[in-house]
Amino acid sequence: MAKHEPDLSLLFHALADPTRRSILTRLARGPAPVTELANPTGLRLPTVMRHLSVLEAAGLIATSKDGRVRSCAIVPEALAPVRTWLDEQREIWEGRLDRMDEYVMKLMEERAK
Amino acid sequence: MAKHEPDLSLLFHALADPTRRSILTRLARGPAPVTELANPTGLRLPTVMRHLSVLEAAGLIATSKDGRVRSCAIVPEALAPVRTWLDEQREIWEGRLDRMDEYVMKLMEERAK
DNA sequence: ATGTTAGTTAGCCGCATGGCTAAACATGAA
DNA sequence: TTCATGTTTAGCCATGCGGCTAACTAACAT
Repeated sequence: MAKHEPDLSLLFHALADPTRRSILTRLARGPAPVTELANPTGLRLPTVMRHLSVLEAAGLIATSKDGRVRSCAIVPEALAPVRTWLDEQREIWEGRLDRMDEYVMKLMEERAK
Repeated sequence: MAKHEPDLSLLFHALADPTRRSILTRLARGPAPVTELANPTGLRLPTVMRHLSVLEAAGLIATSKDGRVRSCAIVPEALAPVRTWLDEQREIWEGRLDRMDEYVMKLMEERAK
């Protein structure tokens, strides 16, 4: 399925990992350098680096280097497409419920005749 | 990172694939048998089956067999944890903004002395 | 009973992912 | 300059993923 929203796939994939989610949650409280992010994970730095680049590729975080320390910060708008997708999904589903209501109504009218 | 929410990982991972998302969108309009779901994807049945089991494992769809045809239906509540996580995330972020406001206020008070 | 249709299972293939170590940079401190 | 610190790069390994074919089962239709 060649799809038009690679963003969504990147986003969902980035969010699918507990380590990455915990990094995000940590970052939601404020920017932090790489090593500080690595500490609570118990993982080695290169591993954490890769998680960070996945997050950055998905647009969920932004990083900048000051001296020799790289600071990471969350990009809160990045979650918008996810939210939008969820809303669309719910809308379609509710549309379906509405149509089901109509259908039931029609049935009841039929029966009332 | 041993995490306490395997659901979230399963959910996000299930949603990370365009084929699976399109199947979900299709199902949001009403239940459908496997072959009907497979048709628009251009993929072989076993492949689609695997996608379906990923979706089912994540609790996003439910299936039932009637005769020799298996009908798949969406489970709309399944997206709730995702929505909840997004909301929590946003809350933390906004909390951070609030604290930043406080901080700025404090700074201004200091300066006013 | 025989064929057709709808799923299912088994197993192969290539690539991506998530972990690691070891070695290389780059910068700030002594 | 030399050393310590904070990444960064390269490369290895096992596992998992997404695609396939081929072969098997389970209903329904003739």
